[in-house]
Amino acid sequence: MFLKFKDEVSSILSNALAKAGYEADDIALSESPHADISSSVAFKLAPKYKRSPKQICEEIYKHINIPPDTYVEKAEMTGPYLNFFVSRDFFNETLLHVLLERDDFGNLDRKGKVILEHTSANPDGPLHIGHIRNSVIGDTLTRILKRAGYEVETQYYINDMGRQIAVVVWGLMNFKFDSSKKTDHAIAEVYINANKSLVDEKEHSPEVDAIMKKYETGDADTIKKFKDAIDTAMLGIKETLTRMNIHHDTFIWESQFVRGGEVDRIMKRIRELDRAKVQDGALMVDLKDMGIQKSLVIQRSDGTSLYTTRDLAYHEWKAARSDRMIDILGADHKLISSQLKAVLHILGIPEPEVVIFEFVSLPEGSMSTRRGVFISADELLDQVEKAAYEEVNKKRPETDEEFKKKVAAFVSIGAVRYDIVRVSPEKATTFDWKEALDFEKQGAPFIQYAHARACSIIKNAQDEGIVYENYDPNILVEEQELALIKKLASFGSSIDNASRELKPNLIAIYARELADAFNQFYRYVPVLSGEPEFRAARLALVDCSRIVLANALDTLGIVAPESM
RNA sequence: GGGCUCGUAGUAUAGUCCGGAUAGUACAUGGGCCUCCGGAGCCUAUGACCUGGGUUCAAAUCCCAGCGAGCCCGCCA
Repeated sequence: MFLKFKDEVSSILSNALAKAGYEADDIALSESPHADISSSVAFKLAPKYKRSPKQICEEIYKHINIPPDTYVEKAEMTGPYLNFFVSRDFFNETLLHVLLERDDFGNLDRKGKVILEHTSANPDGPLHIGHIRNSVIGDTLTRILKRAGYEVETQYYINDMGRQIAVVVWGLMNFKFDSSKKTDHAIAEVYINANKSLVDEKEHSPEVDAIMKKYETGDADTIKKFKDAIDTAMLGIKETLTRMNIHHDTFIWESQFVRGGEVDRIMKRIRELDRAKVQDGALMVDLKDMGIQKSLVIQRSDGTSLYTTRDLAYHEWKAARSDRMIDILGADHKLISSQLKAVLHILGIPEPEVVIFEFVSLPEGSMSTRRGVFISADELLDQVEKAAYEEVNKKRPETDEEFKKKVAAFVSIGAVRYDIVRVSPEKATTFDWKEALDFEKQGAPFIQYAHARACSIIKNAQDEGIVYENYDPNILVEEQELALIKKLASFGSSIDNASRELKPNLIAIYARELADAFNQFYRYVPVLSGEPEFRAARLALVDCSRIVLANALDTLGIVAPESM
């Protein structure tokens, strides 16, 4: 709705500019506290036409002609600014559209197939609190892109050819596997022990090398060992992801590109490039002209491939199966991903869009699965769930055990997801238990609560036999009502921005602002307890709020509860 | 040493790409608000753009130089 309003303003303003004899490549529209949308074009034109912004603004203003049947009510001139305001139709039709489109309200109609890769943590232990920043950003972006209209396939790239997996396999042959533990945690224990042992007793290192070699050459017994180890770890990882409401459509094993010949083919293509050089028997590409000083090694002197080479093959494969590729990667992949993009570019293969997120560290420093220094996602979720349970127990002591557990589960998942997604990916964060367990913050529970409150009002209305089928939207004129409707109307615009800029935190902000607007409306405007003539329209507004709150929460992968 | 990213109230952050009208929000701190649809709520006060230059009619935003933090710079992944 807001997008349509913006388009209308845009064409009205462009026409006025043309009639006034001005040419502007940017009409400088922006949201503003002074209007529903405002323009500062006059400033932009001032130097070019050597007149004061105020003077220019007046001339444009004189030529503004607002056609009937638009969402634009009026334009005003305030100093050198042009302010535009929405019309009554805008409010009325927003409600109409929400009630008509329901779950689909806010969806856009972009087209195309997107392959989005996220999480892709090495299967050598459980996901930790750094990994799930990747998962939550990736999953939320997936939901945003789906609402924007794209067909999205999510992929988890399993690095099964790395040394760390060979260490796990070696560890499983030499250390006890604790089957009483969750499988990924048991794998981590073996991995940590194996690493310790490999540091202390260097003579075992060749055994790991031998295992790796056997896997690469396709030894059937070794392949089985790798598969078992990885499946064991992935079982636990998937369990954690499912708990967090995160799903991957496909799991791609790195080794498939070696065995399938794609890696050899891409190495051959690179070898034929002018910029390729062989140094000490290793194949390298020079990327200096692309702003990257370091040459990239494509093939080892012993003829085997490297991680990056296999990743190149993977991306070539993805490019053939999608219109758009998006990778969610940690900050440690900045250089490698720009090298990857550069090589793909040289080869004429479409490049992925890379979303980089900065590290989550512990107060004592960075995390490491290998050293056993990390807080697992499971531990975080368990602790938060426990705190959430205590909270429900305090606030709803009269409810039964099953209810409390259910609420604790969705509140904790919501709190963790929201806490991660609300911060821009480019900010590095330090994990803090006290903060993670604090429910006083205006986070997911706040939004879920607003939704539950809306549901409660609707339920009360049903019990009292109040319906809104023939509501008159024109009587919604209170400041809080109008502010709330405007917020509802802008959901699509938030999806548009978030999907365009790949910024999931915009939806987190939107959801919070919507809950805010709803709470203020609730506080000031009586729905069922007010004058009967207002009931129907206000009830309709509550239902619309409920729908859009649910849509926003769904986009964040958070449960929208009827009661909590 | 080189490269990339970040620096906004006591704390956590939005805004920065694309410069514009009183820098938005939460927690914490101080005041208020339930005979009333769910108080996990609402209202209100205090408080911030790392430093120094530059560009501009206008800088949190762009440029340069510092300072501080994180990440990367391996024939690892």
